[in-house]
Amino acid sequence: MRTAVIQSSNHLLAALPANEWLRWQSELELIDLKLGQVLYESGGKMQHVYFPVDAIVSLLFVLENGASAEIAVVGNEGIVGVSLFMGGETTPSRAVVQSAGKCVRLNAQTLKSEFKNSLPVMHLLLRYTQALLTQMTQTAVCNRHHSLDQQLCRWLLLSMDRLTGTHLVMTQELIANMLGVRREGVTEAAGRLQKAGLISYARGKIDVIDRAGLEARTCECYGVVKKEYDRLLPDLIAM
Amino acid sequence: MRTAVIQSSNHLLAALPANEWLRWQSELELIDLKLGQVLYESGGKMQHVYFPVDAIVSLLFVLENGASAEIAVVGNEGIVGVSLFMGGETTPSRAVVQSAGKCVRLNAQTLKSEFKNSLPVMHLLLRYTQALLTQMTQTAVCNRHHSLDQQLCRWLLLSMDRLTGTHLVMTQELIANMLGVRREGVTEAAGRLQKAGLISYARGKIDVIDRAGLEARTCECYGVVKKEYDRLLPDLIAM
DNA sequence: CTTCATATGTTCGACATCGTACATAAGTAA
DNA sequence: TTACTTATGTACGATGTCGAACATATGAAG
Repeated sequence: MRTAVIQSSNHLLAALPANEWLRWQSELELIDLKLGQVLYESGGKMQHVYFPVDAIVSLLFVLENGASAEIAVVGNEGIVGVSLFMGGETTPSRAVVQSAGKCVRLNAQTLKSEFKNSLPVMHLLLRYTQALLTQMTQTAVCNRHHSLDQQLCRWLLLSMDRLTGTHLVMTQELIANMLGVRREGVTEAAGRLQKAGLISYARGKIDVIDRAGLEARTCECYGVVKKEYDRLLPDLIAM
Repeated sequence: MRTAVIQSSNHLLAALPANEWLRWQSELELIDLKLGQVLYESGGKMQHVYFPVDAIVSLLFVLENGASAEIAVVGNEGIVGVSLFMGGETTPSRAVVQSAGKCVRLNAQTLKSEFKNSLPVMHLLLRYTQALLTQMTQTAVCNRHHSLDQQLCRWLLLSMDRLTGTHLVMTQELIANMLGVRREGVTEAAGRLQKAGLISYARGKIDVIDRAGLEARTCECYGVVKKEYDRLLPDLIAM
């Protein structure tokens, strides 16, 4: 039933001490995540936590009127479900698969008890949460002060960092939902980036052509977040 | 040198078990915070953590060009300096006193060792951090989707919840810095609220006249944040 | 009372994004 | 092929905030 899980497939798992890894190993399940799949509904109970392997998960905040905004992305550098060990039981945000792929799943109860009983696990998870927190706050400021063009660049770069290759499957409609803007706005911004030779895209397939160009065009927010991840999780992210 | 600190002066301190309180008591210092005082600079080392008594502290994110935005407020329901036990050592945001008042200070090293060695302390602080996290993410979405009028209402209500009385000392210029907008924008929004009979203000002194009116006018964000604080810290907030 | 710094009020055009409507193009299924 | 769905492109006025300039009012210091 269960597929063997390779420790190095996720940076947090890779950072586990040998003892912990041995205990966890039999509990981990490798599963497939489909594009658009919802891992957590806002306010819902959390049965599992997820360690993305080559999938990317978006943490979305949804308003009453249906409008939404992404507050963070999680790839193979992290874990989806931090609220669980923070003490919430439920999460205030929706977790949606932004890029299909593999993911390792762990039972919520197991993680909670491991968090409580293993100091290395606790420190690792808290340090990751701190980095996640930086991403969230930077997003808040970015929403306030930066242009859609810049935010699109930031979003593309954050996604690229969590993928292998330069290819991304994502319609402009979905990107608009993530960024909390209109689809037309994304069309225009993406058109400008394409005209500038930074990306090429067609019907839900985006290719980053000039990564350095994107970095030059984006706001400082991307760099700040990346730097904080590197600082807090230095041995985990090797890029 | 040291003034005796009353446990009930801060909700987190009040929630400490007797043992912990006894250990902490001699380490706590009651200090005065002045309006505008900076507790942490962005990226700076944290020497202490702070438990506001009747002061309010703003967590601000400052951009390279000097523009800023508030990502959360902390009053006597919380603690300033969560990054410390999350494992960061430094904090990515600036902490500024938004409303002058008393505050209890605790040595950073002491807090870290208490966090590590006392399960109740750890759970309490993590649960608070989870609530703080909700405030931050809701702010991010609010920045994206809601009008300045609504955000000003939200900001006033969050501040009122952390004060006794209906009076607030705060110029429009400072509010503008918090919300990350122009001073003129706040003048206009505040003018509308005053015309509607919800508040009255004059030269840095604001009085809330119709609290229910503010609640009706604000966006859902205020309610969501308040509800999450009540849910996560039910015995701590008695209002 | 006078002077001065601070706080607030008002107006202007500029700009980005919004909401809406509709057009075009690319893939899919019959 | 044809029909249909999905993805993207474009245009329009409306709206909210920005940036800047300037006017007024209040409180404090001399």
